[in-house]
Amino acid sequence: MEAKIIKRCTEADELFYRLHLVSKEMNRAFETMAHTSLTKLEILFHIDLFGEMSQLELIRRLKLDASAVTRHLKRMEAEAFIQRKKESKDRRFMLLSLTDKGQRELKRLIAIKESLQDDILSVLTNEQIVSVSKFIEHISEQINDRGFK
Amino acid sequence: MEAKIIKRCTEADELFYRLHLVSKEMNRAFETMAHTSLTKLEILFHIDLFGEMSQLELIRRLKLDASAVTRHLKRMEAEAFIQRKKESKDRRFMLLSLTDKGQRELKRLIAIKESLQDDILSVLTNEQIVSVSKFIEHISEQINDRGFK
DNA sequence: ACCTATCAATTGATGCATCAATTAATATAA
DNA sequence: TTATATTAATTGATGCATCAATTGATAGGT
Repeated sequence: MEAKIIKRCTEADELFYRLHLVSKEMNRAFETMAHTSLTKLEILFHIDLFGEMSQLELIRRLKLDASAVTRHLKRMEAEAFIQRKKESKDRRFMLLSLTDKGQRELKRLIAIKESLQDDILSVLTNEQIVSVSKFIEHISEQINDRGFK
Repeated sequence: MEAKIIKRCTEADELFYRLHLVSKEMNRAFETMAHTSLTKLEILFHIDLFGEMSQLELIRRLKLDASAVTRHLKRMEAEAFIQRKKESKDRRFMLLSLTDKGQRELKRLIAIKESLQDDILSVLTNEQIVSVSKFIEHISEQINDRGFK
């Protein structure tokens, strides 16, 4: 019992920093291959998946800061991957949609992500992946339920 | 079998982005509590643990960019948490050591990290933590073995 | 109708990371 | 020994995220 606790502390001790590292490495790997960030893929993906949506909705889905989203979108609009127009019923909202170029870019990025995913996850069993997935969700909930003010 | 593959893809699909999110959340949680970054804790921790060391060694241990380390250290030196002096045998190397203030800061930060860790991980079994730990290591290896140039 | 609340989006300031180029010190080869 | 390589650290430019403050549009109370 005591041993278990000690072992566990050992395992856990660097867990957070390693999580942080692996997240960086993963992003960097994707960026090296795709010449764009994982976040942009997520943005394209969500706009495509859920159709015309406001920035606010995107922010909530991606759990990303509003200003970060604004900046990404402005750039992606300038690069003609997306279109933005004000909603006529409530002109505070910006409605987002993919252009054809955006669709093609999304396909390209998904292919890259999938190949990376296959390389990395192919060795693992479904059970392992599910368990890690649950772990991540758990941490996420714990942190958010703590309600840091 | 087919179902398993489909399930697995579903689980894996957002795994990378969720990993990225959870890493951000974790860092933010720590920063909110400690008013300093997890990286600074790691720096203090490694200098303390391995005694007087060069920046290069620190960079390798932390897997952090050299310039990021330089900037952290300069700031931490200015705040009197660490001391830096050139190695006399080879004046290219900067030798690092903790000051008393740095020691105290390290203790403070470790306490915060441990409380955060306890809150988040206490629900999990040792086996779960070990398995996640292995998963992270595996991803890390896979990515680094790919050798992106 | 008008003042005020609120809300979505934006802008500005800042922190932390990266890469590329530079500086300073040492090692190596002619 | 002197010119050249390499090496550790630094500086500069940039990307992506955050928070705080602001702008522009709408809703609600009087």
